[in-house]
Amino acid sequence: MGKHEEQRASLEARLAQWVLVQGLSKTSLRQLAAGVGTSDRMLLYYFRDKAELLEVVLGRIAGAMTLHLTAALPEGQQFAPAALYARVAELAASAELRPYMDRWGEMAAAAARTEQPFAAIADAITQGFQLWLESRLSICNDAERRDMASLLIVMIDGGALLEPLDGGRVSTRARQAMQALLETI
Amino acid sequence: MGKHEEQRASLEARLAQWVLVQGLSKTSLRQLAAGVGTSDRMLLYYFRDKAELLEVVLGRIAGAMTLHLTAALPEGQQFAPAALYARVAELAASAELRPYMDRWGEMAAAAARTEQPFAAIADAITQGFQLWLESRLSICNDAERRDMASLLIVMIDGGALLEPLDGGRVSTRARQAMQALLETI
DNA sequence: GAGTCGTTGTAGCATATGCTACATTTGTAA
DNA sequence: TTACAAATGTAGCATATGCTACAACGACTC
Repeated sequence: MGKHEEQRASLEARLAQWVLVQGLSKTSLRQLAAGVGTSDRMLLYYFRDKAELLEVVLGRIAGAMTLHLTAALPEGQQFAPAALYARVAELAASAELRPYMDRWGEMAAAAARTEQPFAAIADAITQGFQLWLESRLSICNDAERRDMASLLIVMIDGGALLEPLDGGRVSTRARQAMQALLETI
Repeated sequence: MGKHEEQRASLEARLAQWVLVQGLSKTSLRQLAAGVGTSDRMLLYYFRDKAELLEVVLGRIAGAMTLHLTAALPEGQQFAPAALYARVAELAASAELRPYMDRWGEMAAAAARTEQPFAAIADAITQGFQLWLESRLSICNDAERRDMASLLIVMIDGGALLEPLDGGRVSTRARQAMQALLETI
């Protein structure tokens, strides 16, 4: 890796950390530059434009999130829906993963407004999460497994999205009801 | 109602219609003004500032949405969770209510980013929807009814929010799974 | 040492945004 | 008709944003 690539990689890492902590609302080039101690001019030296920068940085964040998830629930183990939901919901609420969920909520939100380049990234992450869940569900029927994985996505992501509303009461109650419901299967 | 109030009411209605169709991404004062055939100057003549304008306009939209919902499912009738979910999910997908759900998704999204004044409005709407659902659920136990209403909110809103992702496949599958799950109660 | 190429700073452009100051028109009451 | 207030237009400010032109600096080769 040449010096240029090294520098850029370092920049990417610092930007990812900054965005993970600060959120997607402070992502003007000048704000990002100040956050990682450089200038907007340099950001556009290392990245073609802002879209490419965000694409790379959000990709990094998504990758790190997948690593965390997979570290907690390695591939190979399979769970009943109630168990998988409990594990993932607990994970999503943990201090370690909370920032990632928050960012994810913001991204899905931005994607809903069809802001570029969020839509494409959110799409990729969603499909990745779908597969991740499917491969950990102990359901034989393919269609049922797909549907259940999607249900879990909506519950987990929806819960994360609605978390800020009503002081978190709605998503807490929903989680309880979902848990109870899944345990009846 | 004086002439001024009339004019303002008309403005509000036109703005609400415009925002309902165009979405929350085109809400600069100049864009709004062009959309309803006036000037940004006049918007600030009838509204203190942009925040007040959005508050009023989004409130109107929320009110209209509640009217639609209540027209379809009048107060007094009560349903089992599966039936209520089916009815509301069908409604939310209907051509009539789709724009409202889209706007609601955008609002929740904006609220997640703690953009003002979206958070407060989204909060109010959420609590209203919670009560609306509770009063239509045929569940005796209060806590269970609350939890189930919140679960439905997360499923319906979460589904609406994730609707744009993966071409709508995720939310469709989730809806099927949820329907099947609720029918086992 | 001169020149070259990769890197960085400075300054700025063009556009958009919320909002305001001031002037002008319009309606209305005397 | 005149006088006054309400309503509307014009122009602009201050700031923010993505991005670019140009110059300066630095290391390295010849």
